[in-house]
Amino acid sequence: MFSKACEYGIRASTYIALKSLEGTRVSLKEIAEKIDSPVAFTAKVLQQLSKNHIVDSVKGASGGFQITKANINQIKLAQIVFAIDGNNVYEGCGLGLKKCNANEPCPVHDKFVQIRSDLKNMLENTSLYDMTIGLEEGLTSLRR
Amino acid sequence: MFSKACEYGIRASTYIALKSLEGTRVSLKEIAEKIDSPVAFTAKVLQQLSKNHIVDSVKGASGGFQITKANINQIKLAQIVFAIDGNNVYEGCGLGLKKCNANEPCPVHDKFVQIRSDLKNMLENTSLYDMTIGLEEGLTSLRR
DNA sequence: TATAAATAGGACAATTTTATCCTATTTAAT
DNA sequence: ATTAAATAGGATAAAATTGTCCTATTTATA
Repeated sequence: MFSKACEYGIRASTYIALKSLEGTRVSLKEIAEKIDSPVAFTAKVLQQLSKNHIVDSVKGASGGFQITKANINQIKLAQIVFAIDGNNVYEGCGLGLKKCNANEPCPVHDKFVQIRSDLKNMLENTSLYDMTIGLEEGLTSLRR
Repeated sequence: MFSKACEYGIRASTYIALKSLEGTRVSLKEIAEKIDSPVAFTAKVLQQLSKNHIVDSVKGASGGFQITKANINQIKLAQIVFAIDGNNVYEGCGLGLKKCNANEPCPVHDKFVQIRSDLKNMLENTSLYDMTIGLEEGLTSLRR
């Protein structure tokens, strides 16, 4: 569904949000440990998220990544997915046609439109804060 | 959503079904032309579909690919997707976790279960025959 | 029986995605 | 000022996916 980069991006952002709610900034190393992802690759993903103003990065000693509380509530999964995978997830044809639309549809166009629309809705209505609920109590997990 | 191989597989199977309904067997070359796919790569995909008894292949002069009328009605997209991409589409965790399930879910487990379930239902309820409806009249397309 | 047309399949190549490594830069703290 | 801890970013490598090429095999037909 999503690229590995995007999966790491969502998990990383969620972990950063969780710790930011507790008021602490987190290092790349800690993030990668907690979401069980390759450190250097995760660094690239975080760079991209930082450029897209989804996470804030602070350089230097005691630096790290954080997300403002306002953004934890405002940023939706859709923005993270778009920043990393673009809008192909929502718009690409299920059968790989370049010009698939209501005028010249593939045989499953309408059905895919429905599925993708549901996915889009879900991603547009799930905030980073929503993602953190359940994590502290161990009801949900970002690794394994 | 699907791999390129899978996209070609669905388009190829659909075209074969369409021609089989007309009673004609089709060659790899014709298939690749009609679905706008790379010939040799499509050959590999068709081999796989043949091994999985989704299409019938006939070797030798005047050979080609075909699907029995019974199978055109019975074979669902889900079987094609499974033959090529496995069940990752249905079962894989949206955030890439290996052990994501109701017991130890990722933060979006339930929401993804819903989306994937809808996708699965759609694929399990769409037959190759369904795919061919609209193609003859040019209402739907397998290329561009 | 020879030939031509077709799929089967192995080997390889190109591309994309994923992942690593190293150096530069920034910044807090000593 | 130095040092250590941290992100930024370029270069490269590894792996997976996508795509190509060539030969073998099969089979209808002349």
